[in-house]
Formats: sequence, structure tokens, C-alpha cells
Amino acid sequence: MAPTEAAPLEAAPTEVGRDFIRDIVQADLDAGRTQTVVTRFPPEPNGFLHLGHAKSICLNFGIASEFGGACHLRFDDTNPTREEQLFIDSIQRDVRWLGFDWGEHLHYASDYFEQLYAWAEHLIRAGNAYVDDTPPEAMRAQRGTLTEPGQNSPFRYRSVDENLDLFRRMRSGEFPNGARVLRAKIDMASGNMNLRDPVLYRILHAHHPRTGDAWSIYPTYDFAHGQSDAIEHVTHSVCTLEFEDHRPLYDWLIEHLPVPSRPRQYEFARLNVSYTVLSKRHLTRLVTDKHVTGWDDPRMPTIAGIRRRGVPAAALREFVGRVGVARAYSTVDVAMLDSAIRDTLNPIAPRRMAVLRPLKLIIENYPEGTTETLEARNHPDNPDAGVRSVTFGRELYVEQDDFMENPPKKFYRLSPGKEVRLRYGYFVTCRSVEKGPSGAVVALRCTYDPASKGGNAPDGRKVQATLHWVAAADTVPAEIRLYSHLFNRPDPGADGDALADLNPDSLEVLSGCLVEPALLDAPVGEAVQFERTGYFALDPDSQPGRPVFNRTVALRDTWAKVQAGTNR
RNA sequence: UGGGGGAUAGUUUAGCGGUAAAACUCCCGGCUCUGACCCGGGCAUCCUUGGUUCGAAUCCAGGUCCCCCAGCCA
Repeated sequence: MAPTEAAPLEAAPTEVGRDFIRDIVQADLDAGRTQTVVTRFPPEPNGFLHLGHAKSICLNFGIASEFGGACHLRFDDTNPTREEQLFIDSIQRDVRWLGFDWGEHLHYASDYFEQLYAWAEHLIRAGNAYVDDTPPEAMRAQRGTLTEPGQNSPFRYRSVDENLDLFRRMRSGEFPNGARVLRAKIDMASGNMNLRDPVLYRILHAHHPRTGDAWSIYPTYDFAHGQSDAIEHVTHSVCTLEFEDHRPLYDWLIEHLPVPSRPRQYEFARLNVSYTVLSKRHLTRLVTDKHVTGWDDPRMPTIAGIRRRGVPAAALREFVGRVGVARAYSTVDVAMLDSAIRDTLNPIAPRRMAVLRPLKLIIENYPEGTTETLEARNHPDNPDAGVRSVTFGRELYVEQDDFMENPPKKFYRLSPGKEVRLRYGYFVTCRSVEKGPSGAVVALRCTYDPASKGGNAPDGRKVQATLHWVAAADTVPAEIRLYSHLFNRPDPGADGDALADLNPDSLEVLSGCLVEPALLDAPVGEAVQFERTGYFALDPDSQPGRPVFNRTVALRDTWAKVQAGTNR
């Protein structure tokens, strides 16, 4: 039977049930509760975006594109005392780099200040909000505790007219910071602290990056967020778990205001990653206290730092996809990130040779004063990547780690009497070593087998190891920066101050590295594989003829594990 | 007896009454002109105690542990 017409008329089966939020969206669509899905990514522009934001960005923009909807980028700029244009710019750059497009939908909560203000008056008129003159400390005392109900403010029963008058005067700038606030009149005895007459507006004589000095009062997050969602017709307002307690307030405001749409808030567990921190507070401190060189320090878990390290956006998306979305508190092993980076880079990264810690190798039977050109593949599995020329000669450099004078049993690499292959080159055998005054090996004296040119011996004999190398006659000096975990424990700060857990060795700068000349053409930020070592990307700090490379991620190193095991 | 959430391998996640699935890590082995990649194999008292059921990670009841909330931050 040839079921020629069996192809379903429906488009490819929608990928349903990938996580509980997508389940909800699908169900809303199926039930007709939602016509077009609208999500939003709502950062406050007070810092750089990090891995945690990447999860939220992929979720919100991902849902929008999977369900044929839209995702807005909205700046939650309701607190001018901590927000800067620098962050607004960096956030847009990072979201774009991650591969997402908000189209026409670049919004700011500050765009809605006038509307929000009108709604505040609406609440006052309905007797649902009041101006409170209680000083902050007294207000805190009146709020009660987790186990005791709060006390009503003495200002709670002001007349609508008085409230309106005072609120307008707050707006006009008549009162100093902190003199009064506008509060929702809900329930001072609620078990949910957010419902104990939450503050909706506060007086802030501060210059706003976008509205300048037009306002002397600013809405709080709670008063701005849900209403902004409603104005933009956001259908699914996805945020992290710590806002769960705010949902009843979110809903209360939506229900008491004449908003144009009915958004719903859903929460998921925020991302935590081992050996790093993802709180703005900590990241800001790392930058301001100069524990790192900046927000884009390659050790930082920021998008900018990760990008500078050489990680492609696709790797971040892959990582986020592997991590999943759920409501359970969790900390992802940073090894999962590394794995996603390697898996993304392996099929596409061009191969090059670079010697990080050079050790001279002299081929005694190679004709002096001559060199030759060999062909090296740019990718082992992809012939389309082509080949390049590398220079071979009598004097070469190999990796110090690739030689041991007294090797342990499982050491495959070079040692006196041992034969190995130089990648794309010849078989060489170590005959003797030269030592410096301190007794350290400074050069290896070897012989080569001219018949093994290209990497294979005609007699079919095998070698256990293939080493990368660089020719003394044709090499470029480079600086290479090796990065490791910023913190030296998987849960920084678990015992107190996270900064006390900083890893003092998170950056190792290698200055005497030698790389093949083809690397001079490497584009900034795009990782290449240094064979047998790892993925590296050119850093903007590079000078002409003096490249600087960042290690994006190391290759898996089974030998290092074996060694670590035997040393124990 | 404040309110709100969460517990599935070392780590994330799937499972939605039919006898635990995937990725990462780790261990063993194979392959290899990268000790990479790749390919085999291994690694789970489903927090706990009871109950319902022919059958429970899934349903019910009671415990335990963990997280969030007392900003005029978001």
C-alpha cells in the first residue's frame, strides 16, 4: 500500500509538552482562551544580562516563535535611582546576539507612566488606594511580622478628595522624598505580606534616563508590571518563583483596574549554575570591586563575558534547552554548559595548532637551513572546510606536557627512545634531551623518518600518540588566557560571603605561547579549536601581530583524569 | 495551625494509574593522524509512613526536609 495522501494536513506536529509553561500555553490556545500568544522579557536596566536571563529570554522568545506569537522586550525602568542607559544598550545588544528579535515591540514601563498615573487615581476614586504619610520605619512596624497581622495605618480612611489632592501634589513635586506614598487598600491581616496595603507609588526626585525630570513620583514594580503587561496585551507573563507571592497582588490590580486585557502570570525556577553566582548584587560587586576586569570579563557568567570568551549564541541556546524549565529549585552543573559549548563548537570550529608551553624539539637528521610546506586539514570530519599550509622544519616546538623523561606506564607521548607522530607531519623518535643549568629539560633531540611524511609509515607501524607542534621558522608569539571557575566551590556563599569563595587562580595568563601563522587571521570572538587543547577565541585586547586568545573551553582530557587518579 | 512553593540517579529534566526515560557527570571497554569526536556497557530504596487499587513516582491522608515573603528594590 502506498498511502500517498497520508501526510497530515496540519503543519508539522507541534512540539507539545516540552515543559509545563508550554503545556499551559498550548492548553490556552486549544481552549480558545488565547488567540495570539504574547510574552515579554522585562529586564530592569541596572546591570548586564547573565545566564539566568538567557534562560528567560530563550523561554519567552522561544514560546512566542513556537506558537506563532510575539515576544516584547520591555525595560522595567521604574526606579531611576539604579538604572542607566549603558545597561539599556547592553541588554539590547545581548538579546540580539542571542538570536532573538523583538521587532516593533521595544517597550519601556516608563512609556506608560501617564496611563499608570491615571489608573492610580482610578483606584483612589474607587476607595481602593490612599496616600499614607507614615514614615518608613513606622510603616515597617505597622506591617506586622510573618506570624502577626499588621495594623491599619491611621491614614487609611482619608477621603477620596483628600487622597486625590495629596496624590496630585505628590506628583507635582511638592513633597520631599519619602514624605508620603500611595498604597493599595487591601488587607493588613493577610498572610501574604504583599497584600498588606502594598506601596504603589513613592516620591523620588530623581532624573530618569528616559523621562528626565518629568516625574517626581514613580510606580513600584507591583503597580507597573501587570498593568504594562495588560497594555501590551501580554497573554503569558512568565517570571521566576520569587514572584509567586506577588501573583495575588498582580491579579488584584488587574481586577480593580479598567485594563485592556487580562494577562496571567506564571512562575518557573530561576537558573543557578555551580561555581558561579547569578545575582545582580554579586555580579555588580565583582565589577565594582574589580575582582574582574568588567561586566564582559570572560570569567563572568554574563552574556557579554561568555560571548567574549568565544561561546557562540547557539551554545547558550543549546544549554538552556538541555536545562529545561520546571518549578523545582535546582543548581545546574557548570559541566553541562561546557558540554553544550563543546558540542556546538566541535562540528564547526576550524582546527589550528598552537603550543601553549613550548619545548624545543630538534630533528637531528633533518637538513639544516631548509623548511617544507605540509598540508593540514581544517576539520577532521568536514572536507569542505578545506586545508591550509603549515611550515615544517628542523627546529620545532611541542608542548611541555607532551614529554616526560621518566614516564609512567600509561604515558603515550614523547620520552627518550619513544616514537610519536607530529600531526600532519612525520614520525619522530626522541634520542636525547638537553638540560639547562637547573637540570630542566630545555630541548629534545630527535630523529625523523622521512618515509612517514604526511603522517603514516609505509611499513604500517603505529605510534600511540600524535602531537601538535609549531615550526620555529614560522610561528607567531601569542598571549593565551586560561580561565577556570570564578569561585572555588560549587555553591559560593553557602558559608557566608560569596566573595570569600573567589578562586584566586581563575585566570592564568600564558605569555610565551607560539601559534601557527594562520591564526593571525582569526576573527575576534569566534572560537577555533587548538588541536588537543581546547577552543580559543581572539580577544579584543589583541594587537597587530600580537594576538591574545581566550580559552573558551578546554577539550575533555582523559589523560589528565588518569594522572589525577594515580597521583592520589 | 502566618502565607506561598518544591522534593524522581552525583546534576538537570521526562513521566499525568500499567511496572522508571533522556542529557550532563562519573566508571569500564572499543575506535582514532586530536588520550578530542564517535561507538558499546555500567550507575534510581521515585523524601517518608500509611491507605485506595489487580496494579501507585503518579490518586488519598499524615509526617519530614528544603526554598521564597516582613524594600517607599525588581
